[in-house]
Amino acid sequence: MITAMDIAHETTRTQLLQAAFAEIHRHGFQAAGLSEILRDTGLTKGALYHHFPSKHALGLAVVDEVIQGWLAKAIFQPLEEAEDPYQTLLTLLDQRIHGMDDEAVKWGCPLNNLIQEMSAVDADFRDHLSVILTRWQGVVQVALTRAQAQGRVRADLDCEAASLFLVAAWEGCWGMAKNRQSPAVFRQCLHELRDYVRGLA
Amino acid sequence: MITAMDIAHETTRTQLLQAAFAEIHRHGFQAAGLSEILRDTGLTKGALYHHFPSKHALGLAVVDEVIQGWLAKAIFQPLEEAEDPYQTLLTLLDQRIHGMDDEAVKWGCPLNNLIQEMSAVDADFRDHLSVILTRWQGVVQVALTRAQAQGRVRADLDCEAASLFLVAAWEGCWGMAKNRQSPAVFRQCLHELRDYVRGLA
DNA sequence: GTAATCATACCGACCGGTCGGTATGTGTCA
DNA sequence: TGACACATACCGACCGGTCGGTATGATTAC
Repeated sequence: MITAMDIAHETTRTQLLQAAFAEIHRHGFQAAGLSEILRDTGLTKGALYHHFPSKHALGLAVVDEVIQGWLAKAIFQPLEEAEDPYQTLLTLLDQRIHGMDDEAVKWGCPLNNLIQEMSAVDADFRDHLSVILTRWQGVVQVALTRAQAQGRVRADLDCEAASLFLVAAWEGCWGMAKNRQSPAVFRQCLHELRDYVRGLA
Repeated sequence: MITAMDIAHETTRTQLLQAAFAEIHRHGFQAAGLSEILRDTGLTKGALYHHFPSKHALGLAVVDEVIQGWLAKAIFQPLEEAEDPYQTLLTLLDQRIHGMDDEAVKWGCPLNNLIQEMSAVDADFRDHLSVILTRWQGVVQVALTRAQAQGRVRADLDCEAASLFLVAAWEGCWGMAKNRQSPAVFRQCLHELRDYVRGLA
């Protein structure tokens, strides 16, 4: 049974997660300040440390729930459920090419940011991020393999290597655009990546 | 005239730059501790703040001198001086594919690390890093254009877009390998990138 | 009542930066 | 040549402020 308390619990927890995500997105995990998160939510230390035992745990929860949740809905599910995975892959790229504003480019890809910052420093973060990355690559790999079976991709393609490179290059485009602070650069970069995918046919 | 004092001055400054580079490479700029740098060098706060007005200035000096200096010697010059730029490009990729140890993969690409961490946070860092990135892309672009003139690359290639993507994907490979902490992943990833370059012919 | 939920007050550690001081060199001039 | 003035290079104690974390109190729901 879901009580009113559970709802309040969830909303408070969700508030904290969302605010923490935004703060981490802008400043990175290590430089993220709890005070900023509390200011944004209007909550206090007591609330935060009631729901999360530490800043570290809060960060991992952001990775597991907010970031992975978003990717699952925006990328993983569409690819897995697609009847034409190859076309869906191109469509997803197109969506990114066209629907990218200054704000998004400015702060970069939340996943990529954390990967660069935390992978070498904290084993827990690395593992949780690795789960997402592996999942992502796996989804793309399955999509390519299915496309291969449908004859839309050359038969001799190494789908594992290609999916690995695709995800890596994708994040690389984010980084390039982030430094230049330019959606145009991001579009140009992703456009080349789409040509690479086109070349797989 | 170079006096003994000048020599002492330069070596101390170089020591600080090298130690700062190592510390920043491992922990990022914001998380880098001056105390750690001082411990490594055996110097003190007084020495550091004699040579650099702030931690911020020290970081920018690391970018301008250490990082850019290394790239200039390892990548920019070979590409610019190459008689066969296309082959040189492939050779540089091969060198990276084979000469990459656990330690290097663990801490990631120093340039990429700083780009992700600092581009959105600090305008000075972004500008200094952007100079390097632009230079890098420019060198690759010139190399591709020359290769085009030599007939080693298809005539209809957009060298600007390709060079942009190449640098972006390159850094993306670093990020992927850093998360997996695996030189094998890096090699596999760069191998795909080399195939992309091969496809430009 | 009692357990969950959140607020308030506060602690200790750490960090970038400052500052007075010292030691060692360099240039000048008698 | 040697004494004086000054600049450079470096030391290390210290400060203000921030930050993650804790202990405890108040409120609410069941």
